[in-house]
Amino acid sequence: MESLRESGHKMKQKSKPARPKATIFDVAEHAGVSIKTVSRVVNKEPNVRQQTRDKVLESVGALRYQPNAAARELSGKRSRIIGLIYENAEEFSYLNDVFNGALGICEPAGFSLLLRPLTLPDPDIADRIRQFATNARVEGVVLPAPMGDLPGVAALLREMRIPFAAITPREADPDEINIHCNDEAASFSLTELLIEQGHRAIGFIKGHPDHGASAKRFAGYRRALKTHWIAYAPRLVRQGYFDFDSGRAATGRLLDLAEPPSAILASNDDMAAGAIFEARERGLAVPGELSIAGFDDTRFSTRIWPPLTTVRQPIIQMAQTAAALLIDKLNGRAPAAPRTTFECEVVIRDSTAPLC
Amino acid sequence: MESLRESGHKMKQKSKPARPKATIFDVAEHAGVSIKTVSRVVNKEPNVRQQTRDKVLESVGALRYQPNAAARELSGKRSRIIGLIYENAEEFSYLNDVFNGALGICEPAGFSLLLRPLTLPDPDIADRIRQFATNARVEGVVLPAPMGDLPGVAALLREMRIPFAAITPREADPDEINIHCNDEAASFSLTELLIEQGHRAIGFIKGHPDHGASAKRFAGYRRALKTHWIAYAPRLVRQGYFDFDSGRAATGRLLDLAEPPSAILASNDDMAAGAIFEARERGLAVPGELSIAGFDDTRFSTRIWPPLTTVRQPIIQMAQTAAALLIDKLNGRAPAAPRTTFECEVVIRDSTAPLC
DNA sequence: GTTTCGTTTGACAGCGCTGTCAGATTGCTG
DNA sequence: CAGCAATCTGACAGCGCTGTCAAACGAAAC
Repeated sequence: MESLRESGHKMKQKSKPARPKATIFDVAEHAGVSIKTVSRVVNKEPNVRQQTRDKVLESVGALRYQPNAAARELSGKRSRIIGLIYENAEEFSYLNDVFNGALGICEPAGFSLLLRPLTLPDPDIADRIRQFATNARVEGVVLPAPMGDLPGVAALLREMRIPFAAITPREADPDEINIHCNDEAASFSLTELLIEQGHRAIGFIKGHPDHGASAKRFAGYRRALKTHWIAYAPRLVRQGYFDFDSGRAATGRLLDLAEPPSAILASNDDMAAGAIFEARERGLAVPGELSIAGFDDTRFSTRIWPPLTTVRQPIIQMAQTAAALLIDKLNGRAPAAPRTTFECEVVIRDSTAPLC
Repeated sequence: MESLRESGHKMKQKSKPARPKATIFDVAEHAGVSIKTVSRVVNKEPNVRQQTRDKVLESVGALRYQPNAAARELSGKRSRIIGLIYENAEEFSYLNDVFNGALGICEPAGFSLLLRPLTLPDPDIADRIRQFATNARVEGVVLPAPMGDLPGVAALLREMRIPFAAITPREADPDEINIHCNDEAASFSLTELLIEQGHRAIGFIKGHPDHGASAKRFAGYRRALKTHWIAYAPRLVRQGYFDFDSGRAATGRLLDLAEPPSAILASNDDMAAGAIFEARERGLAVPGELSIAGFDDTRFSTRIWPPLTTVRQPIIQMAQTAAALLIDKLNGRAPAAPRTTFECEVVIRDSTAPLC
């Protein structure tokens, strides 16, 4: 019990005024126990008498002890680092929420979050991810859309035996952590709203084909038409790529039609903004002559004029859940529900109006 | 030379198929040198014969050796982690660029970037930063605006002896890394543009008083007026806070004036968007009846209608420089120019027009 | 009072790397 | 060719923590 620290831990009384950080030895000495017991208490391991636990905790507090992460990792093989691999797209408000949600869970849980932006498409994506995972020694990875949609990414992570949580509508193995929201239902509701407003010719701008959400949103649109006995017209559907310009271009083609739609549903807000822009360029009043709706409720949607009718996803919550489930898994606790669905909410603003 | 690895490093031939990662011992054995020599080569230390160096490098390649970061940190006291403390504001495109710029430099240099969002104002900011720095064991910190403007933050970091690079117009100690752009000059140019377009009554919406950029931008506005012999009218200046709503409100008050301005210069794009929104609500044509200019050239500024005349800062480059100079400092190389100024660029779009 | 078994605690050996310092080698000078 | 400094290389001791395993302890069972 006495010869702790015989190796001269705190010998170095350098000029630096900052007192040397307390180590596990200091705490052990202070509490009158062995370092192993301190380790047990700090790591919330069982089989420590309550009285001992309290004593140690007191010392921890008194010395402001904080475990050294590097030593922990070296010794215990756990880095407590989670990677966040995302597409480095222009639209960022989605990612902002993802960052905040994930960070908010990681920090209190003692995990660090490491960012890894990727520019898609990327032929070397596998190498890059492999390198990231190795270099950054991440224990697990969060995969916000559309990263989780990419077939290779999930497979690679699985092969590397790195647990991951994917935020994506893609169907996944039942034991994989998957967070998504009911894009299809939300799209259905939004389309239904337009139908109830009297619109019959409703244009639809599809999202990027590589994003799982695109198909779901399109499916919701079609189901709504069907439910309301409106014939599906392929000419009213255009391919977009989730960006402003493609939304604008698709809108242009829709408006050039002999019988243009009286409403356009864009698969995301960026494209909806492009639609509004195009309408304005053509002198069309929104929503007077053309109703426009988007998807995502980016910060954006209340900044433009008119404020956008759109669909809000609980991104922050979704990211929180993804991080939480992933951490559970890393900590060896079986996730309660590896596959979690969230509800979207239609937000009605001024860019849509009854057909008159 | 023989008894390397006597401690049985690779004894564990567990069921896991992944081959055990090569350690410095493996490389040493393979190259027929001591681990210390491998360490020297890997860390690019001097005093290794070229021939030896080549031999080691070859083994490193053959075994795909990657140093264990935790061991390095534990032993060498270097974490190779840089913190990025930022205000968790709604406007994110600025941060997107900061992240990308910093990340792009950190990664090739072997550094990780750890995020720490903070919601301002925050009475416990000092504790939070202290905890972040300790827990995350960051070696250095990047401080994008407005973090670098906060008087307490820089002082705290200095006290903790954590090197930092501040992206802020605030005047700093000459040996502190400071990255900024000439806000004042850009504001001057932008104001001058409006004056040249015939505007005389030019409204100005100030930025958040805690942001260093606010004062600079205002100063540029005043200097331009002075240069062109236009009297400064305090009634044309309103306080904003860099957010959409404050921009909108300030614009409302400006337009309520008996003699409203024919142009409004907002200290950032968000407020300019608010100004455009307000103008539209009042049925004022932009730029026909009111010219509006912003600042920052967010992604936003080409999405709204009309596209915004604004000022573009080379954020990515600024963040890159901040990270690069910080890493230089951490690596013991004296930064070339700790205080670096970048040029802004006025981007003329459609929200401003000659007064007719 | 003793045995038994589960609970609590501690000693100690690494984890993979770098810093220190001493020893080996090389290149010059006289 | 000795003598000496400059250059290279290696042995070894940690860095602070966790995993392993054995010892100590305590309560229940005999």
